[in-house]
Amino acid sequence: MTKNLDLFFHIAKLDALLSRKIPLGGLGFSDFVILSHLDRAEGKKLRRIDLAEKTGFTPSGITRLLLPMEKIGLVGREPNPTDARVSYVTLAPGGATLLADARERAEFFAAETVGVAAESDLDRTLALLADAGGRIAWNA
Amino acid sequence: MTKNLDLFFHIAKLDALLSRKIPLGGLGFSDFVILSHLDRAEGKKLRRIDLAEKTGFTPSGITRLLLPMEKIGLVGREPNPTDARVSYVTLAPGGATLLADARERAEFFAAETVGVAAESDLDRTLALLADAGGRIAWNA
DNA sequence: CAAGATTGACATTTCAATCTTT
DNA sequence: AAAGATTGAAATGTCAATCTTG
Repeated sequence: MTKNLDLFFHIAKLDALLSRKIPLGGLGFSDFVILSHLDRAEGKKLRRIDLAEKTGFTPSGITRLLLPMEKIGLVGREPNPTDARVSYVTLAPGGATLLADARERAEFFAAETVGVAAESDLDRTLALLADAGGRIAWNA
Repeated sequence: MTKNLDLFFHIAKLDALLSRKIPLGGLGFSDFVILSHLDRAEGKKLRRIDLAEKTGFTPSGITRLLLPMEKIGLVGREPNPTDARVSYVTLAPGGATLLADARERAEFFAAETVGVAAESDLDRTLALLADAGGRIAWNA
């Protein structure tokens, strides 16, 4: 079934294009993904390990991406009182502001590129991709 | 429409997972993509600029990716007699051999991860992604 | 020992500038 | 000038090892 591989190729191409072309007002695409996940999380915070699982990045990559974001006040750091191993990442006010602006631009861009598709097709696509992502072991 | 952005997030996550987890027998995912496109091309060769357009990489990235592949004999280089600006990338015998092996592994992996989806859903997904990719300006 | 997080070293890819040919 | 390709410099993210805490 060569269609399965075609799916992979399309994903690779779209990710490359998105990472370079999506207009976010000075925010990187990876940063945008991270802030978006934080914004959706309960309490606007997540463990670093959960952020890695949700985004597909490695824990190491999360640490590296967060470092400059923390430095410029987009995210904060909060310890866990009951388990000193974990440190939460919080959505800082500066991050929320930039995110709001970036999301507006991103929504506009998304409407131009995928907004023309039928909603039922989009639903099926989202379900298929979510399912595929769930079948790829994240760790190990 | 937040679903449009969800699509982007799923794409980013899947690309990250694929790049790290797809088993290709020692071949990198990007190399696999490149060899696959060459294999499908007429005459098993493509201009570098077309390879960039098909994969979503920048022309610069293509040059850099091809350099070690050329060195170990996966791809070859062929000038264009009528236009000295272009140089074709050819699928070399070594590349064809590695590709055949990698494709077998990739197909197996793909069957496990997306092979469970209904074919009609896969078709719609492919159409939607191809369409979206086509709406993102490649150059500029 | 396992889980979460980080670090050093390195691989990958982009950006902006440049070169050559049309 | 525009098109195709390449290069120096830098950003981005991985891998394997390590540290700390449970």
